[in-house]
Amino acid sequence: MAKRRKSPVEIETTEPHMCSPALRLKILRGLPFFRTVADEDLAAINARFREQGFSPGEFIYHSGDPGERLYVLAEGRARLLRLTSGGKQVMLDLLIPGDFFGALGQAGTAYPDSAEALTPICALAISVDDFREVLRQHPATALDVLDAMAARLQAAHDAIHLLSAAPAEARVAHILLKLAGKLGVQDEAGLLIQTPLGREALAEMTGITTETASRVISQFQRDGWIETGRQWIALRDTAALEELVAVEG
Amino acid sequence: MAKRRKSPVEIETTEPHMCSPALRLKILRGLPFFRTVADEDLAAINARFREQGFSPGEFIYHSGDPGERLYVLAEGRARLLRLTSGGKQVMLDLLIPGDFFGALGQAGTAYPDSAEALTPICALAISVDDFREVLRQHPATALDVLDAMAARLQAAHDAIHLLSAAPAEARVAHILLKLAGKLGVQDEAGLLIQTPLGREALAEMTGITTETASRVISQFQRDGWIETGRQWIALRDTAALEELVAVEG
DNA sequence: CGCGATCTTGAGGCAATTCAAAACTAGTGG
DNA sequence: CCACTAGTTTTGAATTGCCTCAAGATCGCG
Repeated sequence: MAKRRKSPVEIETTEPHMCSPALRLKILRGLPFFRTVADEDLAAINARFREQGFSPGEFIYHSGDPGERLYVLAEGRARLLRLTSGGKQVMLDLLIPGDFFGALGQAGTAYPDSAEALTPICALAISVDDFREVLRQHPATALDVLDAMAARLQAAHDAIHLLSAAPAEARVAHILLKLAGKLGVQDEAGLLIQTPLGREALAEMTGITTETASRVISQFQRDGWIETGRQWIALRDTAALEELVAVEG
Repeated sequence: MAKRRKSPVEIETTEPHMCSPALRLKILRGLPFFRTVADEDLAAINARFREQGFSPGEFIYHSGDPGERLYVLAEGRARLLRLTSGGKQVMLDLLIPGDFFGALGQAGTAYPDSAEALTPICALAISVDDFREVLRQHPATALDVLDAMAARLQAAHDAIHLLSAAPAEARVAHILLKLAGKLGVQDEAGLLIQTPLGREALAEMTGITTETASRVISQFQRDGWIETGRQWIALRDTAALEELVAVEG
Protein backbone atom coordinates (compact mmCIF):
# COMPACT_ATOMS: atom_id res chain seq x y z
CA MET A 1 0.00 0.00 0.00
CA ALA A 2 1.53 3.29 -1.14
CA LYS A 3 2.38 5.72 1.59
CA ARG A 4 -0.07 8.58 1.73
CA ARG A 5 1.11 12.13 2.14
CA LYS A 6 -0.57 14.67 4.33
CA SER A 7 -3.52 16.79 3.42
CA PRO A 8 -3.31 18.22 -0.09
CA VAL A 9 -6.11 20.65 0.70
CA GLU A 10 -4.85 24.20 0.48
CA ILE A 11 -6.35 26.27 3.21
CA GLU A 12 -6.72 29.93 2.42
CA THR A 13 -4.63 31.81 4.91
CA THR A 14 -5.82 35.27 3.96
CA GLU A 15 -6.50 37.88 6.57
CA PRO A 16 -9.49 36.49 8.36
CA HIS A 17 -12.20 39.00 8.75
CA MET A 18 -11.97 41.36 5.81
CA CYS A 19 -12.09 41.44 2.08
CA SER A 20 -10.76 44.12 -0.21
CA PRO A 21 -13.07 46.56 -2.01
CA ALA A 22 -11.93 45.08 -5.31
CA LEU A 23 -12.91 41.59 -4.14
CA ARG A 24 -16.32 42.84 -3.09
CA LEU A 25 -17.10 44.07 -6.58
CA LYS A 26 -15.69 40.94 -8.16
CA ILE A 27 -17.84 38.72 -5.97
CA LEU A 28 -21.00 40.70 -6.61
CA ARG A 29 -20.32 40.75 -10.33
CA GLY A 30 -19.76 37.02 -10.31
CA LEU A 31 -23.12 36.21 -8.73
CA PRO A 32 -25.65 34.29 -10.82
CA PHE A 33 -27.68 37.50 -10.76
CA PHE A 34 -26.12 41.00 -11.07
CA ARG A 35 -24.56 39.81 -14.29
CA THR A 36 -26.49 42.20 -16.48
CA VAL A 37 -26.39 45.24 -14.20
CA ALA A 38 -24.46 48.31 -15.37
CA ASP A 39 -21.22 49.14 -13.58
CA GLU A 40 -22.54 52.26 -11.90
CA ASP A 41 -25.63 50.43 -10.69
CA LEU A 42 -23.47 47.67 -9.29
CA ALA A 43 -21.47 50.26 -7.38
CA ALA A 44 -24.72 51.57 -5.87
CA ILE A 45 -25.78 48.05 -4.99
CA ASN A 46 -22.37 47.39 -3.48
CA ALA A 47 -22.90 50.35 -1.19
CA ARG A 48 -25.93 48.66 0.32
CA PHE A 49 -23.88 45.67 1.41
CA ARG A 50 -22.17 45.52 4.76
CA GLU A 51 -19.07 43.47 5.37
CA GLN A 52 -18.89 40.93 8.18
CA GLY A 53 -16.12 38.58 9.21
CA PHE A 54 -16.39 35.33 11.15
CA SER A 55 -13.93 32.81 12.54
CA PRO A 56 -14.22 29.03 12.19
CA GLY A 57 -16.99 27.69 14.37
CA GLU A 58 -18.73 31.03 14.64
CA PHE A 59 -22.34 31.27 13.58
CA ILE A 60 -23.47 33.90 11.10
CA TYR A 61 -27.02 33.39 12.39
CA HIS A 62 -29.02 30.79 14.23
CA SER A 63 -32.23 29.15 13.11
CA GLY A 64 -35.15 30.94 14.70
CA ASP A 65 -33.49 34.36 14.73
CA PRO A 66 -35.53 37.03 12.96
CA GLY A 67 -34.39 36.82 9.35
CA GLU A 68 -33.43 40.33 8.41
CA ARG A 69 -30.52 39.95 6.04
CA LEU A 70 -29.39 38.09 3.01
CA TYR A 71 -25.74 37.07 2.88
CA VAL A 72 -23.29 36.47 0.10
CA LEU A 73 -20.16 34.54 0.96
CA ALA A 74 -17.12 36.39 -0.34
CA GLU A 75 -14.31 34.28 1.04
CA GLY A 76 -13.86 31.03 2.90
CA ARG A 77 -16.21 28.13 3.57
CA ALA A 78 -19.43 27.94 5.52
CA ARG A 79 -22.32 25.56 5.93
CA LEU A 80 -26.07 25.59 6.39
CA LEU A 81 -27.28 23.22 9.04
CA ARG A 82 -30.11 22.22 11.31
CA LEU A 83 -29.98 20.85 14.79
CA THR A 84 -32.00 17.89 15.90
CA SER A 85 -33.57 17.78 19.33
CA GLY A 86 -31.33 14.78 19.96
CA GLY A 87 -28.26 16.93 19.35
CA LYS A 88 -27.52 15.52 15.91
CA GLN A 89 -26.73 17.89 13.10
CA VAL A 90 -27.98 17.82 9.54
CA MET A 91 -25.86 19.66 7.01
CA LEU A 92 -28.07 21.06 4.29
CA ASP A 93 -25.47 22.78 2.17
CA LEU A 94 -21.80 23.64 1.91
CA LEU A 95 -21.23 27.25 0.90
CA ILE A 96 -18.37 28.63 -1.16
CA PRO A 97 -17.59 32.15 -2.35
CA GLY A 98 -20.42 33.39 -4.55
CA ASP A 99 -23.13 31.44 -2.75
CA PHE A 100 -25.97 33.38 -1.19
CA PHE A 101 -27.90 32.37 1.90
CA GLY A 102 -29.93 33.71 4.81
CA ALA A 103 -33.30 35.42 4.47
CA LEU A 104 -34.63 34.59 1.03
CA GLY A 105 -38.34 35.20 1.55
CA GLN A 106 -40.04 38.30 2.80
CA ALA A 107 -38.92 40.17 5.87
CA GLY A 108 -40.25 39.14 9.26
CA THR A 109 -39.82 35.42 8.80
CA ALA A 110 -37.28 33.61 10.96
CA TYR A 111 -34.21 31.93 9.51
CA PRO A 112 -35.19 28.32 8.88
CA ASP A 113 -31.65 27.05 9.44
CA SER A 114 -28.33 28.06 10.95
CA ALA A 115 -25.18 29.17 9.13
CA GLU A 116 -21.73 28.38 10.50
CA ALA A 117 -18.28 29.45 9.33
CA LEU A 118 -15.96 26.51 8.65
CA THR A 119 -12.89 28.60 7.86
CA PRO A 120 -12.21 32.29 8.43
CA ILE A 121 -14.78 33.91 6.18
CA CYS A 122 -15.85 37.25 4.86
CA ALA A 123 -19.56 37.66 4.14
CA LEU A 124 -21.43 40.51 2.51
CA ALA A 125 -24.78 41.27 4.10
CA ILE A 126 -27.74 43.23 2.76
CA SER A 127 -31.06 43.83 4.47
CA VAL A 128 -34.00 41.98 2.98
CA ASP A 129 -35.78 45.23 2.28
CA ASP A 130 -32.81 46.65 0.44
CA PHE A 131 -32.44 43.47 -1.56
CA ARG A 132 -36.05 43.51 -2.61
CA GLU A 133 -35.70 47.14 -3.54
CA VAL A 134 -32.76 46.26 -5.79
CA LEU A 135 -34.75 43.48 -7.43
CA ARG A 136 -37.65 45.82 -8.04
CA GLN A 137 -35.30 48.17 -9.82
CA HIS A 138 -33.70 45.41 -11.89
CA PRO A 139 -36.43 43.03 -13.04
CA ALA A 140 -34.05 40.93 -15.12
CA THR A 141 -32.06 40.26 -11.97
CA ALA A 142 -35.09 38.91 -10.18
CA LEU A 143 -35.49 36.28 -12.86
CA ASP A 144 -31.91 35.15 -12.35
CA VAL A 145 -32.46 34.87 -8.64
CA LEU A 146 -35.48 32.76 -9.45
CA ASP A 147 -33.33 30.45 -11.55
CA ALA A 148 -30.85 30.07 -8.75
CA MET A 149 -33.66 29.19 -6.36
CA ALA A 150 -35.08 26.69 -8.83
CA ALA A 151 -31.68 25.02 -9.04
CA ARG A 152 -31.49 24.83 -5.27
CA LEU A 153 -34.95 23.38 -4.99
CA GLN A 154 -34.00 20.75 -7.49
CA ALA A 155 -30.85 19.90 -5.55
CA ALA A 156 -32.95 19.56 -2.41
CA HIS A 157 -35.30 17.21 -4.25
CA ASP A 158 -32.29 15.17 -5.34
CA ALA A 159 -31.34 14.84 -1.71
CA ILE A 160 -34.85 13.79 -0.71
CA HIS A 161 -34.86 11.23 -3.44
CA LEU A 162 -31.60 9.73 -2.27
CA LEU A 163 -32.46 9.76 1.40
CA SER A 164 -35.75 8.06 0.63
CA ALA A 165 -34.52 5.32 -1.59
CA ALA A 166 -30.77 4.82 -1.60
CA PRO A 167 -28.51 2.85 0.77
CA ALA A 168 -25.50 4.36 2.51
CA GLU A 169 -22.95 3.75 -0.26
CA ALA A 170 -25.02 5.43 -2.95
CA ARG A 171 -25.66 8.42 -0.71
CA VAL A 172 -21.99 8.88 -0.01
CA ALA A 173 -21.09 8.42 -3.67
CA HIS A 174 -23.65 11.04 -4.60
CA ILE A 175 -22.42 13.61 -2.13
CA LEU A 176 -18.83 13.04 -3.21
CA LEU A 177 -19.74 13.70 -6.82
CA LYS A 178 -21.75 16.73 -5.88
CA LEU A 179 -18.93 18.17 -3.81
CA ALA A 180 -16.41 17.39 -6.52
CA GLY A 181 -18.55 19.26 -9.02
CA LYS A 182 -18.57 22.26 -6.77
CA LEU A 183 -15.08 22.18 -5.26
CA GLY A 184 -13.13 19.73 -7.37
CA VAL A 185 -9.63 20.59 -8.59
CA GLN A 186 -7.41 18.24 -10.53
CA ASP A 187 -4.49 16.92 -8.54
CA GLU A 188 -2.03 14.05 -8.73
CA ALA A 189 -4.21 12.13 -6.29
CA GLY A 190 -7.30 12.60 -8.47
CA LEU A 191 -10.12 15.10 -8.42
CA LEU A 192 -9.50 16.70 -5.07
CA ILE A 193 -12.36 18.11 -3.04
CA GLN A 194 -10.86 21.43 -2.14
CA THR A 195 -12.06 21.95 1.43
CA PRO A 196 -11.38 20.32 4.78
CA LEU A 197 -13.85 17.46 4.87
CA GLY A 198 -14.04 14.89 7.64
CA ARG A 199 -16.05 11.71 8.04
CA GLU A 200 -18.38 13.44 10.42
CA ALA A 201 -19.27 16.12 7.86
CA LEU A 202 -19.91 13.42 5.32
CA ALA A 203 -22.20 11.67 7.76
CA GLU A 204 -24.16 14.84 8.48
CA MET A 205 -24.73 15.40 4.79
CA THR A 206 -25.97 11.90 4.06
CA GLY A 207 -27.97 11.04 7.14
CA ILE A 208 -25.70 8.23 8.30
CA THR A 209 -23.34 7.86 11.26
CA THR A 210 -19.64 8.70 11.33
CA GLU A 211 -18.76 5.03 11.68
CA THR A 212 -20.77 4.04 8.65
CA ALA A 213 -19.25 6.90 6.66
CA SER A 214 -15.82 5.62 7.61
CA ARG A 215 -16.65 2.08 6.56
CA VAL A 216 -18.02 3.21 3.22
CA ILE A 217 -15.06 5.46 2.53
CA SER A 218 -12.65 2.67 3.42
CA GLN A 219 -14.44 0.37 1.00
CA PHE A 220 -14.30 2.94 -1.80
CA GLN A 221 -10.60 3.27 -1.21
CA ARG A 222 -10.06 -0.49 -1.29
CA ASP A 223 -11.95 -0.49 -4.58
CA GLY A 224 -9.50 2.10 -5.86
CA TRP A 225 -12.29 4.60 -6.50
CA ILE A 226 -10.97 7.30 -4.20
CA GLU A 227 -7.83 8.44 -2.42
CA THR A 228 -8.32 9.72 1.07
CA GLY A 229 -6.74 10.82 4.31
CA ARG A 230 -7.48 12.87 7.34
CA GLN A 231 -9.91 15.61 6.38
CA TRP A 232 -9.59 15.18 2.65
CA ILE A 233 -10.86 13.06 -0.21
CA ALA A 234 -9.90 12.89 -3.88
CA LEU A 235 -11.85 10.99 -6.52
CA ARG A 236 -9.96 8.58 -8.78
CA ASP A 237 -12.83 6.93 -10.59
CA THR A 238 -15.86 9.17 -10.90
CA ALA A 239 -17.45 6.85 -13.46
CA ALA A 240 -17.62 4.03 -10.92
CA LEU A 241 -19.25 6.32 -8.37
CA GLU A 242 -21.78 7.55 -10.91
CA GLU A 243 -22.56 4.00 -11.83
CA LEU A 244 -23.19 3.15 -8.19
CA VAL A 245 -25.58 6.08 -7.80
CA ALA A 246 -27.42 5.16 -10.98
CA VAL A 247 -27.92 1.55 -9.95
CA GLU A 248 -28.77 1.99 -6.28
CA GLY A 249 -30.55 5.34 -6.48
CA MET B 1 -64.39 -0.69 18.96
CA ALA B 2 -66.73 1.80 17.27
CA LYS B 3 -67.88 0.86 13.83
CA ARG B 4 -66.17 2.91 11.18
CA ARG B 5 -68.11 4.34 8.30
CA LYS B 6 -66.86 4.50 4.79
CA SER B 7 -64.68 7.16 3.30
CA PRO B 8 -65.62 10.66 4.43
CA VAL B 9 -63.44 12.15 1.72
CA GLU B 10 -65.56 14.09 -0.73
CA ILE B 11 -64.28 13.54 -4.19
CA GLU B 12 -64.93 16.37 -6.60
CA THR B 13 -67.14 15.03 -9.34
CA THR B 14 -66.95 18.07 -11.57
CA GLU B 15 -66.65 17.74 -15.30
CA PRO B 16 -63.22 16.27 -15.71
CA HIS B 17 -61.21 18.09 -18.26
CA MET B 18 -62.39 21.66 -18.24
CA CYS B 19 -62.74 24.63 -16.02
CA SER B 20 -64.96 27.63 -16.53
CA PRO B 21 -63.55 31.02 -17.59
CA ALA B 22 -64.67 32.41 -14.26
CA LEU B 23 -62.73 29.73 -12.41
CA ARG B 24 -59.63 30.46 -14.45
CA LEU B 25 -59.61 34.09 -13.35
CA LYS B 26 -60.38 33.15 -9.76
CA ILE B 27 -57.49 30.70 -9.66
CA LEU B 28 -55.04 33.12 -11.19
CA ARG B 29 -56.15 35.86 -8.85
CA GLY B 30 -55.75 33.56 -5.89
CA LEU B 31 -52.15 32.69 -6.65
CA PRO B 32 -49.50 33.81 -4.18
CA PHE B 33 -48.34 36.14 -6.94
CA PHE B 34 -50.74 38.02 -9.31
CA ARG B 35 -52.35 39.46 -6.19
CA THR B 36 -51.34 43.02 -6.95
CA VAL B 37 -51.93 42.92 -10.69
CA ALA B 38 -54.67 45.15 -12.12
CA ASP B 39 -57.79 43.46 -13.49
CA GLU B 40 -57.09 44.31 -17.09
CA ASP B 41 -53.53 43.07 -16.83
CA LEU B 42 -54.74 39.85 -15.28
CA ALA B 43 -57.07 39.35 -18.23
CA ALA B 44 -54.10 39.74 -20.56
CA ILE B 45 -52.09 37.30 -18.50
CA ASN B 46 -55.00 34.90 -18.50
CA ALA B 47 -54.97 34.97 -22.29
CA ARG B 48 -51.45 33.57 -22.27
CA PHE B 49 -52.55 30.47 -20.38
CA ARG B 50 -53.76 27.37 -22.11
CA GLU B 51 -56.14 24.94 -20.53
CA GLN B 52 -55.35 21.25 -20.25
CA GLY B 53 -57.32 18.40 -18.71
CA PHE B 54 -56.02 15.09 -17.41
CA SER B 55 -57.57 11.93 -15.99
CA PRO B 56 -56.40 10.09 -12.89
CA GLY B 57 -53.14 8.29 -13.54
CA GLU B 58 -52.27 10.45 -16.53
CA PHE B 59 -48.98 12.30 -16.51
CA ILE B 60 -48.86 16.03 -17.17
CA TYR B 61 -45.18 15.61 -18.01
CA HIS B 62 -42.36 13.18 -17.37
CA SER B 63 -39.01 13.89 -15.80
CA GLY B 64 -36.47 14.40 -18.53
CA ASP B 65 -38.91 15.95 -21.00
CA PRO B 66 -37.83 19.38 -22.23
CA GLY B 67 -39.29 21.80 -19.69
CA GLU B 68 -41.21 24.30 -21.75
CA ARG B 69 -44.18 25.22 -19.61
CA LEU B 70 -45.17 26.21 -16.16
CA TYR B 71 -48.43 24.82 -14.83
CA VAL B 72 -50.98 26.03 -12.35
CA LEU B 73 -53.39 23.47 -10.98
CA ALA B 74 -56.94 24.80 -11.24
CA GLU B 75 -58.94 21.82 -10.09
CA GLY B 76 -58.34 18.37 -8.66
CA ARG B 77 -55.28 16.75 -7.11
CA ALA B 78 -51.91 15.92 -8.58
CA ARG B 79 -48.50 14.93 -7.34
CA LEU B 80 -44.84 15.51 -8.12
CA LEU B 81 -42.77 12.37 -8.07
CA ARG B 82 -39.53 10.75 -9.05
CA LEU B 83 -38.89 7.22 -10.11
CA THR B 84 -36.05 5.15 -8.74
CA SER B 85 -34.08 2.85 -10.99
CA GLY B 86 -35.38 0.06 -8.79
CA GLY B 87 -38.95 1.01 -9.71
CA LYS B 88 -39.75 2.65 -6.39
CA GLN B 89 -41.47 6.01 -6.38
CA VAL B 90 -40.68 9.04 -4.28
CA MET B 91 -43.48 11.53 -3.87
CA LEU B 92 -42.04 15.01 -3.56
CA ASP B 93 -45.22 17.02 -3.25
CA LEU B 94 -48.99 16.81 -3.30
CA LEU B 95 -50.55 19.55 -5.41
CA ILE B 96 -53.89 21.26 -4.86
CA PRO B 97 -55.67 24.02 -6.77
CA GLY B 98 -53.53 27.15 -6.74
CA ASP B 99 -50.22 25.28 -6.66
CA PHE B 100 -47.79 25.88 -9.48
CA PHE B 101 -45.30 23.38 -10.85
CA GLY B 102 -43.35 22.40 -13.94
CA ALA B 103 -40.58 24.48 -15.45
CA LEU B 104 -39.51 27.00 -12.82
CA GLY B 105 -36.05 27.88 -14.08
CA GLN B 106 -35.01 29.11 -17.48
CA ALA B 107 -36.21 27.54 -20.70
CA GLY B 108 -34.28 24.65 -22.16
CA THR B 109 -33.81 22.73 -18.92
CA ALA B 110 -35.52 19.38 -18.56
CA TYR B 111 -38.24 18.78 -15.99
CA PRO B 112 -36.47 17.42 -12.92
CA ASP B 113 -39.49 15.37 -11.85
CA SER B 114 -42.75 13.97 -13.14
CA ALA B 115 -46.27 15.24 -12.47
CA GLU B 116 -49.22 12.88 -12.28
CA ALA B 117 -52.93 13.56 -11.96
CA LEU B 118 -54.52 11.81 -8.97
CA THR B 119 -58.08 12.87 -9.72
CA PRO B 120 -59.58 14.41 -12.85
CA ILE B 121 -57.79 17.74 -13.05
CA CYS B 122 -57.74 20.95 -14.96
CA ALA B 123 -54.37 22.64 -15.29
CA LEU B 124 -53.48 26.03 -16.73
CA ALA B 125 -50.26 26.07 -18.72
CA ILE B 126 -48.06 28.95 -19.78
CA SER B 127 -44.82 28.82 -21.73
CA VAL B 128 -41.71 29.60 -19.73
CA ASP B 129 -40.89 32.48 -22.05
CA ASP B 130 -44.34 34.01 -21.64
CA PHE B 131 -44.14 33.62 -17.88
CA ARG B 132 -40.80 35.35 -17.71
CA GLU B 133 -42.16 38.10 -19.91
CA VAL B 134 -45.03 38.58 -17.47
CA LEU B 135 -42.62 38.74 -14.54
CA ARG B 136 -40.50 41.28 -16.34
CA GLN B 137 -43.56 43.47 -16.78
CA HIS B 138 -44.66 43.06 -13.17
CA PRO B 139 -41.59 43.27 -10.93
CA ALA B 140 -43.60 43.06 -7.73
CA THR B 141 -44.97 39.74 -8.89
CA ALA B 142 -41.50 38.31 -9.32
CA LEU B 143 -40.82 38.97 -5.66
CA ASP B 144 -43.91 37.04 -4.68
CA VAL B 145 -42.84 34.13 -6.82
CA LEU B 146 -39.53 34.30 -5.04
CA ASP B 147 -41.29 34.04 -1.70
CA ALA B 148 -43.22 31.03 -2.83
CA MET B 149 -40.01 29.38 -3.97
CA ALA B 150 -38.33 30.18 -0.68
CA ALA B 151 -41.20 28.53 1.16
CA ARG B 152 -40.89 25.44 -1.00
CA LEU B 153 -37.16 25.26 -0.47
CA GLN B 154 -37.71 25.44 3.23
CA ALA B 155 -40.28 22.66 3.08
CA ALA B 156 -37.80 20.54 1.15
CA HIS B 157 -35.19 21.20 3.81
CA ASP B 158 -37.70 20.11 6.44
CA ALA B 159 -38.08 16.86 4.58
CA ILE B 160 -34.32 16.36 4.33
CA HIS B 161 -34.01 17.01 8.02
CA LEU B 162 -36.61 14.41 8.86
CA LEU B 163 -35.35 11.80 6.45
CA SER B 164 -31.85 12.22 7.83
CA ALA B 165 -32.61 12.06 11.49
CA ALA B 166 -36.08 10.82 12.35
CA PRO B 167 -37.45 7.28 12.68
CA ALA B 168 -40.52 6.07 10.81
CA GLU B 169 -43.14 7.23 13.31
CA ALA B 170 -41.91 10.79 13.42
CA ARG B 171 -41.78 10.96 9.65
CA VAL B 172 -45.35 9.78 9.31
CA ALA B 173 -46.52 12.12 12.05
CA HIS B 174 -44.83 15.00 10.28
CA ILE B 175 -46.36 14.28 6.91
CA LEU B 176 -49.80 13.91 8.45
CA LEU B 177 -49.51 17.31 10.08
CA LYS B 178 -48.22 18.83 6.89
CA LEU B 179 -51.05 17.39 4.84
CA ALA B 180 -53.61 18.42 7.43
CA GLY B 181 -52.29 21.96 7.25
CA LYS B 182 -52.78 21.98 3.54
CA LEU B 183 -55.92 19.89 3.11
CA GLY B 184 -57.44 19.64 6.55
CA VAL B 185 -61.15 20.22 7.08
CA GLN B 186 -62.95 19.81 10.38
CA ASP B 187 -65.20 16.78 10.53
CA GLU B 188 -66.88 14.67 13.20
CA ALA B 189 -64.01 12.18 12.89
CA GLY B 190 -61.41 14.90 13.49
CA LEU B 191 -59.30 17.00 11.17
CA LEU B 192 -59.91 15.18 7.93
CA ILE B 193 -57.26 15.14 5.23
CA GLN B 194 -59.43 16.00 2.27
CA THR B 195 -57.97 13.83 -0.49
CA PRO B 196 -57.81 10.12 -1.23
CA LEU B 197 -54.72 8.98 0.66
CA GLY B 198 -53.57 5.40 0.90
CA ARG B 199 -50.81 3.72 2.86
CA GLU B 200 -48.70 3.47 -0.23
CA ALA B 201 -48.83 7.21 -0.85
CA LEU B 202 -47.83 7.77 2.75
CA ALA B 203 -44.91 5.42 2.31
CA GLU B 204 -43.74 7.18 -0.84
CA MET B 205 -43.76 10.51 0.93
CA THR B 206 -41.79 9.34 3.94
CA GLY B 207 -39.28 6.95 2.45
CA ILE B 208 -40.60 3.85 4.20
CA THR B 209 -42.45 0.79 2.95
CA THR B 210 -46.20 0.29 2.72
CA GLU B 211 -46.07 -2.31 5.47
CA THR B 212 -44.27 -0.03 7.87
CA ALA B 213 -46.67 2.79 7.06
CA SER B 214 -49.54 0.46 7.90
CA ARG B 215 -47.99 -0.57 11.20
CA VAL B 216 -47.35 3.03 12.20
CA ILE B 217 -50.84 4.13 11.26
CA SER B 218 -52.35 1.22 13.18
CA GLN B 219 -50.34 2.20 16.23
CA PHE B 220 -51.46 5.83 15.99
CA GLN B 221 -55.02 4.66 15.82
CA ARG B 222 -54.61 2.39 18.85
CA ASP B 223 -53.18 5.42 20.67
CA GLY B 224 -56.33 7.32 19.76
CA TRP B 225 -54.36 9.95 17.87
CA ILE B 226 -56.03 9.41 14.52
CA GLU B 227 -59.10 7.93 12.92
CA THR B 228 -58.55 6.09 9.70
CA GLY B 229 -59.98 3.82 7.04
CA ARG B 230 -59.41 2.81 3.49
CA GLN B 231 -57.88 5.76 1.63
CA TRP B 232 -58.54 8.32 4.32
CA ILE B 233 -57.10 9.64 7.58
CA ALA B 234 -58.41 12.15 10.11
CA LEU B 235 -56.38 13.57 12.97
CA ARG B 236 -57.84 13.46 16.46
CA ASP B 237 -54.89 14.61 18.52
CA THR B 238 -52.58 16.89 16.60
CA ALA B 239 -50.77 17.92 19.79
CA ALA B 240 -49.61 14.35 20.38
CA LEU B 241 -48.31 14.10 16.83
CA GLU B 242 -46.49 17.40 17.12
CA GLU B 243 -44.95 16.25 20.36
CA LEU B 244 -43.72 13.09 18.69
CA VAL B 245 -42.11 15.06 15.87
CA ALA B 246 -40.48 17.45 18.32
CA VAL B 247 -38.97 14.66 20.42
CA GLU B 248 -37.84 12.30 17.70
CA GLY B 249 -36.99 14.82 14.99
C1' DC C 1 -72.28 -11.73 -4.26
C1' DG C 2 -67.76 -12.10 -5.75
C1' DC C 3 -63.72 -9.90 -7.46
C1' DG C 4 -59.67 -6.74 -7.23
C1' DA C 5 -57.42 -3.66 -4.52
C1' DT C 6 -56.14 -2.14 -0.11
C1' DC C 7 -54.76 -2.94 4.33
C1' DT C 8 -53.06 -5.77 8.22
C1' DT C 9 -50.15 -8.98 10.52
C1' DG C 10 -46.32 -12.17 11.25
C1' DA C 11 -41.66 -14.16 11.03
C1' DG C 12 -36.91 -13.95 9.45
C1' DG C 13 -33.10 -11.34 7.64
C1' DC C 14 -30.14 -7.55 6.86
C1' DA C 15 -28.22 -3.05 6.73
C1' DA C 16 -27.03 0.41 9.65
C1' DT C 17 -26.68 1.95 14.50
C1' DT C 18 -24.77 1.77 19.03
C1' DC C 19 -21.26 0.98 22.16
C1' DA C 20 -16.55 0.40 22.86
C1' DA C 21 -11.69 0.41 22.14
C1' DA C 22 -7.61 0.67 19.49
C1' DA C 23 -4.77 2.89 15.68
C1' DC C 24 -3.53 6.73 13.56
C1' DT C 25 -2.40 11.75 12.43
C1' DA C 26 -1.12 16.47 12.73
C1' DG C 27 0.07 19.65 15.47
C1' DT C 28 2.43 21.26 20.13
C1' DG C 29 5.90 22.33 23.21
C1' DG C 30 9.84 20.62 25.51
C1' DC D 1 14.02 16.56 16.61
C1' DC D 2 11.08 13.72 19.24
C1' DA D 3 7.65 12.53 22.60
C1' DC D 4 3.10 13.92 23.80
C1' DT D 5 -1.67 14.94 23.16
C1' DA D 6 -6.14 15.91 21.30
C1' DG D 7 -8.89 14.95 17.64
C1' DT D 8 -9.92 11.96 13.88
C1' DT D 9 -10.43 7.57 11.81
C1' DT D 10 -10.77 2.68 11.84
C1' DT D 11 -12.39 -1.71 13.29
C1' DG D 12 -15.08 -5.06 15.98
C1' DA D 13 -19.18 -7.15 18.20
C1' DA D 14 -23.82 -6.84 19.66
C1' DT D 15 -28.31 -4.81 18.85
C1' DT D 16 -32.25 -3.01 16.46
C1' DG D 17 -35.44 -0.83 13.33
C1' DC D 18 -36.98 -1.43 9.10
C1' DC D 19 -37.44 -4.28 5.04
C1' DT D 20 -38.67 -8.46 2.65
C1' DC D 21 -41.48 -12.14 1.82
C1' DA D 22 -45.75 -14.22 2.52
C1' DA D 23 -50.52 -14.95 3.96
C1' DG D 24 -54.73 -13.59 5.37
C1' DA D 25 -58.38 -10.05 6.40
C1' DT D 26 -61.13 -6.35 4.90
C1' DC D 27 -63.30 -3.10 2.05
C1' DG D 28 -65.69 -0.99 -2.00
C1' DC D 29 -67.37 -1.62 -6.28
C1' DG D 30 -69.66 -3.57 -10.24
